[in-house]
Amino acid sequence: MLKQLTLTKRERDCILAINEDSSIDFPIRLSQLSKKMKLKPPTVIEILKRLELKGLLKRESGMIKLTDLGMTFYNNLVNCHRILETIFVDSGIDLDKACKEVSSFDFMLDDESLSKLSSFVGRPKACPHGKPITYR
Amino acid sequence: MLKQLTLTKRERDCILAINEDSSIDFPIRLSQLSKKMKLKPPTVIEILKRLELKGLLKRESGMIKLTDLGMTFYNNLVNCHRILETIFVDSGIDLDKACKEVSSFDFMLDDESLSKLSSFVGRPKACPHGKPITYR
DNA sequence: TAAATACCTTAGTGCAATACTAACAACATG
DNA sequence: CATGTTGTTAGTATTGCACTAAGGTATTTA
Repeated sequence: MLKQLTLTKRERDCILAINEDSSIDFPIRLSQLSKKMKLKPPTVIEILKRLELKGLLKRESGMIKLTDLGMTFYNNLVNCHRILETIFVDSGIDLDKACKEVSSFDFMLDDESLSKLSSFVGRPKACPHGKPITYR
Repeated sequence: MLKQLTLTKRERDCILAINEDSSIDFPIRLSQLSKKMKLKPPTVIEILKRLELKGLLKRESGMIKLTDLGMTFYNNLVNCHRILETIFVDSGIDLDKACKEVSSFDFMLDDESLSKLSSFVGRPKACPHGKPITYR
């Protein structure tokens, strides 16, 4: 029920960029986001519009925030990235390379696969970078 | 030296379709290929042209054949698919689902990752479907 | 307050990949 | 030679991505 909704690579990058650095409590602005993504603002706006259409984010007076659905996607995405990274690094692949390769498809797996792959590598509490992996 | 060259999903599907059913010794024709891919011939021609540009296949009087480079790609692709499938099925994911999910990114991994992931799952001789996995 | 600055948005362009229909060419075989 | 299969071009459309240029809004500051 959650899925059907697929993301492109850019949309994935965008969702990550929006929620990254959530040390700051304020919603990210377009200018920062476009700097982070190394894209011009109009390009980012296009991506934001698509994500908005998909119900994953809201914009209001220049502020950008993921919706609840967007947050669910974000969390899945992050966990998926970290689990795949774990598998790759466990296999002996260089961390940076693992990270880069995994980034090209971590957004393609559904929840069920994610959960089974997690168990396969022992439901680790953190990825090779040391970032936390969460379970429900 | 081998890579830099990236494929799209469709190009991947096409390379697989060309070499699948290699029971027959004759090069595949456009009409069969487009039936197999469930696309109209002009669509397939576009894909073939791109693959030709990338040096992965040759066409001559309607016959389609992978070049040596194309064959190398094909073999890597097939092995990659089967290894990833193995990982997914070992994790408890349903075979059909594993196959489908893996198809969306099996063409994105480079040789080194493939070889390390193979070792990780014990260099199996066949995928869950029973099809052979080869090593150099 | 008027000007400057920063920021967001639209409009317009362009390209690559994907996919189609329609029309035409080439060829084989009855 | 007429018919049919097959391959190819040409033309159109859509989606995603990315940009520049221009215009609008808002805030700050001289």
